[in-house]
Amino acid sequence: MADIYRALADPTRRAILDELIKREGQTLFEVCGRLAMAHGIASSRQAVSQHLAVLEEVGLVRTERQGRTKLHWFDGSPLKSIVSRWPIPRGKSKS
Amino acid sequence: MADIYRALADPTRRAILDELIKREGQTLFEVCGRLAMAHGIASSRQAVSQHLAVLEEVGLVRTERQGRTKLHWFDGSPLKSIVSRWPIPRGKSKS
DNA sequence: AGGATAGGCAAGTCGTACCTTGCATTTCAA
DNA sequence: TTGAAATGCAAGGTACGACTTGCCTATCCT
Repeated sequence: MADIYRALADPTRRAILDELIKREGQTLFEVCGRLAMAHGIASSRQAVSQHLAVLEEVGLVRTERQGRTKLHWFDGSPLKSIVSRWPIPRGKSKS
Repeated sequence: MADIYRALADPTRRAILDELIKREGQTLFEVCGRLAMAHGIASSRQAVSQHLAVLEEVGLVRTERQGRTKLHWFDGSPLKSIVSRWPIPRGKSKS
């Protein structure tokens, strides 16, 4: 894979990005819990771990190890390639 | 499906959007030819037709029938939902 | 009318993304 | 040092997306 568009194609991964924005530096377990709370997504720990790995691979998530935990941050820089590729009209999105 | 993120996940569909920007109101056969010329993509007519259907379903492509041909236009409006969902830093994209 | 052109529809195949299962690794705490 | 907590790794299963194949419909031209 290794493609920002494919990374964004999964709804669970998009929800993960949403949660990482609400609170920075979350651990894997924190993300799991918040997914269940705010989105009703009951993904297993391994599933979320793999999603985070995909997001990290394309640069949408940056990580830092602290002891036995791993903290995750959202990084929107890769999204710039989407914005610059196609013309986007101004104004509010209708949805 | 019916999801702009899934629609953008396919490289061929992204190339189709690129070509529709270069020249507006293209027919199915024009898109096929330009994909082969500019991107080296040798997709069959049916494959391109299905891709266009997906893009139209999510609003990234608008169409208009003219006799026995069907013309296609790019519409970037749905992309606004991506921009407004996550914070995107300013500046040029690194890639 | 008849052929040719442009496109649509539907069933089937195949690859792969997503998830699970099980176990291994690293770190902290008593 | 022993157990528990947080995460990593790898193989297997399953479902869905992308493509093909075959045939059908609609429109234009002579």
